[in-house]
Amino acid sequence: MVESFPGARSRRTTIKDVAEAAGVGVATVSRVFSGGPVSDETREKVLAAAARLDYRPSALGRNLRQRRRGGIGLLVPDITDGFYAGLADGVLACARSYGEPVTVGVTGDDPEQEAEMIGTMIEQSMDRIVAVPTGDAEMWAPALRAGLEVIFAERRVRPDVPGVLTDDASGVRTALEYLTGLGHRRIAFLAQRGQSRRVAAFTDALTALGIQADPELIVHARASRDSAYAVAAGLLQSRTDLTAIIAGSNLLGEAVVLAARELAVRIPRDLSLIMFDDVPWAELCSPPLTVIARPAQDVGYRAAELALRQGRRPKTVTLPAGLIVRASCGPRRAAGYWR
Amino acid sequence: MVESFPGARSRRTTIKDVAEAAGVGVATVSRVFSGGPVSDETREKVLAAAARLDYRPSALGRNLRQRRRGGIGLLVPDITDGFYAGLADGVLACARSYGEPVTVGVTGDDPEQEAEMIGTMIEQSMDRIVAVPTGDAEMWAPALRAGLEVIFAERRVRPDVPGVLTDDASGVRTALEYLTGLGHRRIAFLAQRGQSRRVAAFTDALTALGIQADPELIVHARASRDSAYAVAAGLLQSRTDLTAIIAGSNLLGEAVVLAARELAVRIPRDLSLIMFDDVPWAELCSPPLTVIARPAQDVGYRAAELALRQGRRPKTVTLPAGLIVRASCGPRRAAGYWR
DNA sequence: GTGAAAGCGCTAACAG
DNA sequence: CTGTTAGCGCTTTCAC
Repeated sequence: MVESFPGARSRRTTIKDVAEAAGVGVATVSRVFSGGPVSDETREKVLAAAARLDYRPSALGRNLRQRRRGGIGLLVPDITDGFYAGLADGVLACARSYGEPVTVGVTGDDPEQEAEMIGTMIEQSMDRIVAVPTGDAEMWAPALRAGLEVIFAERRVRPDVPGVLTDDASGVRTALEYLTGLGHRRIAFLAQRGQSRRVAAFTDALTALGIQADPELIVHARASRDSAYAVAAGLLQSRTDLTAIIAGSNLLGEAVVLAARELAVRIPRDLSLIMFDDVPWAELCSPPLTVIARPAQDVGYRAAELALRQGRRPKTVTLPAGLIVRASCGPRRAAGYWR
Repeated sequence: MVESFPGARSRRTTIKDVAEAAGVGVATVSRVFSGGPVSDETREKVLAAAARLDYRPSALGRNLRQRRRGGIGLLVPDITDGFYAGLADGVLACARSYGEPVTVGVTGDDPEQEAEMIGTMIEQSMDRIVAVPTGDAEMWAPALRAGLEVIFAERRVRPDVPGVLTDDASGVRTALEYLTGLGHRRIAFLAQRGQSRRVAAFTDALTALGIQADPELIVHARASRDSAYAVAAGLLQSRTDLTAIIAGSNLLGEAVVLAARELAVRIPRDLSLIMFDDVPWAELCSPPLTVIARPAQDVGYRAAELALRQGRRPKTVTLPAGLIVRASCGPRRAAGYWR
C-alpha cells in the first residue's frame, strides 16, 4: 500500500488510489464525491481514506468525461477601468456562490484580440461566457456554433444573444434635460467604440429638446488614456463655443478633467461636465463630478446568473441608469469667452 | 462521411473526425496541431479537413493527457482596487503573450475564502498560480504539496515561495523624510491586513529620524470602504494632535480624504496626506495627492513571467517604489488647532 | 449498494 | 514520416 508522504509529489492522488486505500471500487469513490447513493458506512471509509491521502477530485477528468468544462469565461475591454472592474467583481461574486471558477480575458476593445480570446475559450471547452463585445456579430458565430452559452453585458451586437444592459438612453436623456435646464445648447458627446446606442440616444434626446444636433460635437476616441486625452483636448481647443460635455466613460471623463485643467478651462464655470459611471474618484475629484450612474456589479452579477442558470432560455434584462448630481455642472455663461 | 452543418451542434468535432475526414491517423492530426514532424502534403490535407469541420483541439483532452492544466491562476484581494486591477492587467498581458488563459479569484482579504479558492485551483489542476496572499504560511501547504508553482505578489508569507515585491520600506522612508522635512512629528500610519512590513518600515524609519513611534498612531482597517472610512474618521476625531497621515492603500487614502472633508479638516493646511499607490484619481483629487507609487502592472507582469518561465527556479525580485510629490502635504502648523 | 468496464479527446510511445 | 495503442482521471451504464 503506497502512502503519500511529504515531498513525494511524484504523482497526483487519483480516485483509484483512494478506492484501493478504502478497499472499494472507483465508482463508489466517485459516488461519494458527486452525491450518488452510498451507504453511510462506505462513505465514512472513503472519506477517511481520501482525507488521509489528501485527495482532490480532478476537475479535468470530470469535465472531460462530462463533455463540458464548467466555469465561466469573462471578456472585458479593460480591467483597470472602474466600471469593468466592478462588472468583473459582480461576475466573480456570482460565480463564487456557485463554486465556479472564472477565466478572464481583456480585449483592449480590439476585435482581433477578442476573436483570439473567443478561440481560446472554445479550446478550453468553456461552455458559458459573459462578454462586453467589441467586434461585430460575425465574431461570435464560432462560439455560438460550438454551443457556448453567451451572455452579453453592457453592449449587444446580436439580437439572438441575451444580454444585461443598462438604460443608457434614459440616463443620457436625463443628463441632457439637466444640462439644457441650465441653459446649455452647445453640448458635445465624447464617445468610445461600441457606444453607438448612447450616441443615438444623445442625438434623439437633443432633437426632442428642440436642439439641432451638431455632428462635429460628437467625437470618438479609442479606449486608451492617450487617445482619450488627445480627443478631449482637441475638442476643447477646436470648439471654444462648447459649454458642456457628456463623456461616454470614466476614462473619457478623466481625460476631459485633465485636458480642461491643462487648457485652463474651469469646471463648472467655463464648462459643464457629466460623465458615465459613478466610479469612486468621481466624488473625490475637483470638482466632484456629476455622473450617469450604472450598477456595474449588478450588471456583472445578473449576467453571470443568466449564464449559470440552467434550463430556460435567458432573456435580456435592462437595469436602470440614473443621474447623480454633484458639482461639475453650472449655468451656461457667454459662449466662447474662455478663449 | 458526416459533415457538420449549421445548427448541428450535437457533438463537438474531435481529432478522430478530422483524422477520418483527412484519411490519416489521429496521431498525425495531433502532430499537425502540436508541431510534430509531418510532411507538408499531409499537413495541408489535415489543415483543410480541420478547417472544413471547424475543428478546435480540446484543451481538456490535451491537459488531461499531459497531466497538467496550463493557464495560470490569479488570486487578489479585490479586483476593484486600482492597484490590484493594475496587477491583474499585468498578469493578463503576460499570460496573453504566452497564449495562456488566466483564472482569477478574489479573496476579499479573507483567509477562509483564500483557502477555498486555493482548493478550487488544485481541483482545476492549475499548475501555476500568482497570488497576493492574505492567509498564513500554512494555508499554502496543500498547493505546494500538490506541486503547484506559486508566486507571491506584493506580500510574501513564506520564505520558500518566490515573490515579486516592491520596495515599500524605501517608499515609506522617503515619505517620512519628506514629511519630517516639512516639520511633522505626529504622523499616523493607516494600515490594512498584511501590511506588517510597511508598518515595520514606518516605525524603523521614524526612530531613525529620532522620533518616538506612538503605537496609538498605527491603526488597522479591514479591506472594505466602510471599515476604511470608519477607522480614518475615528483616528481623525480621537487624535487631533495629528498633523500627517500615511495611508497604506488607495482605499485607505480615499477614506482619509472623505473623512477629512466630512470633519472639515483641510488638506494640506490642517493635515498632510501621503497614500500608497499612484492610481489615476490621485491626480484628479482635490488636492492632487502625493503618493508612494508602485509599478502595479510590472509587478503582475513579472510575477506571471516567473510563474510561466519553465526550468530554473524563480527568484524573488523587488521593484522600486518612489514618492510622487503633488499637493497634499504642507508645512506643519500648530497642532490640534483644528478641533 | 456496489464493482467492472467503457469511454470523454488527446498525446506519447512504439512499430512499421 | 505515419498509424496503432495505451492510458490521463473521471463518470456512467450495466450487471450483480
